[in-house]
Amino acid sequence: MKVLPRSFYSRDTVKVARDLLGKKLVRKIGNRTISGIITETEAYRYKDDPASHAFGGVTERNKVMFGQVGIAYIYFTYGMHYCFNAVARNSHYDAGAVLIRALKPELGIKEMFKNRKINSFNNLTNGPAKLTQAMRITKKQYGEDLTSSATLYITEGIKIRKIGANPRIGIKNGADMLWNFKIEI
DNA sequence: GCAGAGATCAGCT
DNA sequence: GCTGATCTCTGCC
Repeated sequence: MKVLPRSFYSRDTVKVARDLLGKKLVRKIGNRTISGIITETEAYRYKDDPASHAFGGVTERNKVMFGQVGIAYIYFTYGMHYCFNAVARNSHYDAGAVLIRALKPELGIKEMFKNRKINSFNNLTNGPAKLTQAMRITKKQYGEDLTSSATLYITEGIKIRKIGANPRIGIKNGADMLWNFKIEI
């Protein structure tokens, strides 16, 4: 399956968020492969988006949002959780990223159960911090290049039907923008 | 089935 | 010192 090129990520952040639905997130650990179809995303932009981490300018945590597109932005939150984003924006913006909120597990489901230490299939990767745990994504993958990495990347996926647009989850400011996107499989 | 507490870090006031 | 792009476990409001 073809890895998404850099040009895929150098378009408007909201457009990239929609287009990532149905694509495949792949993670290699040793000789094992873990993968899943992306089923929910959220766009976070820059100065026009008060909910974005980049809104207030560069910090130690968010600096890759201002760097090259197609890079993994992973942040630590609530003292225990990691969330995974792909840096994406067009030339009108200096920062932007797409949060991957949910996956449909494909390969390596056994590994995911092990990583998550649970037994219910439904709770495997249906939340941003759940999928990072299932795929063993941590700060070590911060700044990884998704277009050239051998251990963490995104490829072409499946054809999708209808996309649902909703307010983003867990934010106060910017809740009027419908930048949460979802598909049913 | 749903509300509330707890975990405990980076960034802001 | 408080808040959050969260999840899990507990107890019944």
